[in-house]
Amino acid sequence: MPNYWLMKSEPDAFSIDDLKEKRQSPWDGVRNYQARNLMKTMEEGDLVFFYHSSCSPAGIVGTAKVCKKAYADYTSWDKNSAYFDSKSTPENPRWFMVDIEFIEKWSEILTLAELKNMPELENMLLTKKGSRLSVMPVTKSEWKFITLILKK
DNA sequence: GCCAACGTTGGC
DNA sequence: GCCAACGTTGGC
Repeated sequence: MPNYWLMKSEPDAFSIDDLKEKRQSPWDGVRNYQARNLMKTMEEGDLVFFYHSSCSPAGIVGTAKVCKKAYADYTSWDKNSAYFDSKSTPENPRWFMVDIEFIEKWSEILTLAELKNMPELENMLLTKKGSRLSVMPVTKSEWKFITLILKK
């Protein structure tokens, strides 16, 4: 049984269209311990809502799946990377990433405002005030509810 | 661009 | 280990 997740990306940096074109991509640049720890628990085949953040409107734009389990984020010791962290080395990596694979881009964005208006999702982490995690777990019932909306 | 909410850092 | 100061996220 897969687990379910939501991962945020700023579309200017990496969008669902970028993933669609590449088919697969490392999810690099996560520099938050909680998000990192969650990624370390991901398994191949886990399903992911792809979320566009810091844009208008923000919301879920499609789905992807985890195609490679967590491994060291090599951008963390690349001095030319925006994600460089002097405390991370190949011998002792501080940051990790998974690879994800494109599944589907929805015909319409499911906006954060819409999600917040659904009583069924009032307990979803994403819709909670002050929720800033860029990688978060989604429950099976939340996943089913959201994917069912799209089929209507 | 503002700012609330949260995370991280570092002095003590 | 506390907590003030600072930095970041991300919606609006």
